[in-house]
Amino acid sequence: MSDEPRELYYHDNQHGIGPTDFSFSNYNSFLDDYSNVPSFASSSPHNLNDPLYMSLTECLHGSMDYDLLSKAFGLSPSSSEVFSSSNYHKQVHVGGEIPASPNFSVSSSSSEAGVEEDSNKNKNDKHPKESEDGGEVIKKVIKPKKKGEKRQREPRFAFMTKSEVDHLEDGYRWRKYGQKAVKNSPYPRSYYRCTTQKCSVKKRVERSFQDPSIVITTYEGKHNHQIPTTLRGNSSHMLPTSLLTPAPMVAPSFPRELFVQMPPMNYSYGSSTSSNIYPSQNLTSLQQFCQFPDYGLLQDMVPSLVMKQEP
DNA sequence: CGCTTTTGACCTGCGC
DNA sequence: GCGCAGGTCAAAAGCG
Repeated sequence: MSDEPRELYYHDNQHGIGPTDFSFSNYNSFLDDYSNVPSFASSSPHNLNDPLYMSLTECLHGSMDYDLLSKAFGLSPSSSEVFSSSNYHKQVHVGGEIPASPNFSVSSSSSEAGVEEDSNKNKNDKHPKESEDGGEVIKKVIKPKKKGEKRQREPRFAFMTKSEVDHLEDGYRWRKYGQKAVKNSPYPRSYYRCTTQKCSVKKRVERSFQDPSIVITTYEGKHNHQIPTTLRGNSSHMLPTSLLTPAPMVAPSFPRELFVQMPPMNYSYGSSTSSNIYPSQNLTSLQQFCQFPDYGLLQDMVPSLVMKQEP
C-alpha cells in the first residue's frame, strides 16, 4: 500500500507494562519541530559513508526504501510497518517523504479534513434506506470522486515497542473502532481513534508476527488539542517534567517514550546540559547515547539497521 | 446511563 | 469484472 508510515521508531518496553510504559510527550511539537532536531550525523564520528548507517537526522528528514526495510526486518508482506524483532534496544525512524516544512502537517491535515468531510457525508448517505415494500435495504452509495483523485493520508509514524500489552498508554484517550485480522499474521490489527471531538488522529496497533513481543503502533494525523488531564495514570509522572513538551503550544501527542528516547528538541547534545537533565537510571538507550561524546554507540545499538535513500 | 469494546458487514483500492 | 486485503461503520454487548 502507499499508506506507509512516514516514520518508524523502535523502543524497548519489555520491562514495563501499563500506563506509564509507553509515555511519549510531544508528537505535534515533534511534527512541527523535528526539523530542528540536532543532526546526529553532523556531530557524530560515524562513518557516514557506511551504507548500513543512517543517522537519525537522515531518518527524520528521511526517505528510505520500505522494500529494503521490509526485507531487512522481515516485514509482513501486507504491512510494511511490521518490523522483525531485534535484540537491541533501539529506536528506528523510518521516514517516508518527510515534509521539510514545519507546516507540513497543517496542510496535510487540511487536505485530510476534506477527505474526512467527504467520508462523513458518505457515512450519512450510507444509512439504510427504506425499500418500496417497507423493508430495509442496504444501498451502496458511491462516493463521488473526481477522476484521478486519490485519497490523501495524514503523515504516519510507526513505533515498535517491546511490550506485553497491545494498547500502550500514550496519554490520549482512544476509542477502538475496529479490528481486523492481518494477513500472514496470527495477530489482529486494532484501529483506534482519538476520542476528543474534532480530533481525527487515529492509530493502529498490531503485534509483529515475527516477534510477538513487539507491538507496532502507527499514528496517523496530528492532535489538535492538549493531552487530556484525566488519564488512566497521570501523564505527569510518565516523564520527568523537563522532558515534557519544550513548548507545548500544540497538543503533545507523541508517545512519551519516544520523546524520552528521542533527544530533546532544543538541547545541545553532548553538552553537560543533557546529562544533567536525565538521571541515568531513567535513561533509555538513545539518551545514553546522547550523553556520550562518542555517538558511535548508536552504531552499536543499531547494527543491523539497513536503510537507503529513496530515489 | 454513558462510554468503550466487539464484531460482522460494508467500502475502497489495487492487482490480475 | 472479480477477488483480496485493508480500513471503517455501527449495532449490540459489556463495563464501571
